[in-house]
Amino acid sequence: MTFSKEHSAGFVANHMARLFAHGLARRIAPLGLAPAQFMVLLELWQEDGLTQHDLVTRLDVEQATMSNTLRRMERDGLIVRRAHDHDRRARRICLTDKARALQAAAIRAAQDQNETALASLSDAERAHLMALMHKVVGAMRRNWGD
Amino acid sequence: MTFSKEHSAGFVANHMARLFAHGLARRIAPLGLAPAQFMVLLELWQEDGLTQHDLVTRLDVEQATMSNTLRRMERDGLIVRRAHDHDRRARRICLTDKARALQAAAIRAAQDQNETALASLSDAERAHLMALMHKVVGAMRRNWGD
DNA sequence: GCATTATGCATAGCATGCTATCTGATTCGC
DNA sequence: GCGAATCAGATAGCATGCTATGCATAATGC
Repeated sequence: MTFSKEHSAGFVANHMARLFAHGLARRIAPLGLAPAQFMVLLELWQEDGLTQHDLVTRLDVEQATMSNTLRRMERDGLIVRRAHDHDRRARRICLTDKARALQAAAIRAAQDQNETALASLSDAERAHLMALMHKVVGAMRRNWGD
Repeated sequence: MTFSKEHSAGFVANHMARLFAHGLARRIAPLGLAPAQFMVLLELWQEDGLTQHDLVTRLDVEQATMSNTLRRMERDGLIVRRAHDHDRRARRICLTDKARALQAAAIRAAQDQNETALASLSDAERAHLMALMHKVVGAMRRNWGD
């Protein structure tokens, strides 16, 4: 029955992610954004007019989660949904001017948060941390049904 | 405007934590437990009769979050609340037999999840990852008001 | 000793994540 | 070409996290 939360990767990962989310939330709240909305905007700033399914695939969240996030973003005037050319089931998610105007400030806020979090790490340590986290993510995504 | 989510520590940390939580949730669901409840049990298995405030401090979540988690745990018969000896505001959170009986299986499930996640990492890499994550957690906790 | 302040906890309201299930549109198999 | 399977999306219901508030009890300060 030896289980120390401090030595549990899952526990520490959860703690770290909560602190990241909290820091980002605080920084982008003045822009009227929440963390999940920022992630959606990151994709749309790169390529506008994606479908909900595209966003689900790129951000690796469940479709229902994305549906709810998009509903809040539409409510807040960050996106509009337009008809899809070839598929009447799907809709293209399009940025509003308001959302486009937030890009620079929001990205600055996120970079700020990352910088604060990683301040005590050398460049080599940062690279190593990223590589290890990607490896762990890869292992868990591969072992989906296990 | 160069911001790649794959190179953002916060994004990858969030993704990793979601995968950890999902894997743990799947493994402990048969025991009737959810991840946050498991974390509370970890503390109570170590020291029964803690107050809500003790748990808030040890698990670093907000008091309101803990209050809600404990309400669900009481509903599910995992804990009971007893009067505190010296402070009539506080209540001691005590394990039920049901909760005590889950310890071995739940800890096994969590170790299983950690093992799956870290399978592709050497012992040295695991140690390094833990050290780096602790460092990042420490930096963000110190920079509370920043 | 009594008013002020601090502490322990509960509740309301919200965002984000999940599973399960439903509808409507498209595609496949025959 | 038509029924079955699949796919895009919405919705319901729940757990976990947060902030902001309110209430009751303790502790402090004068």
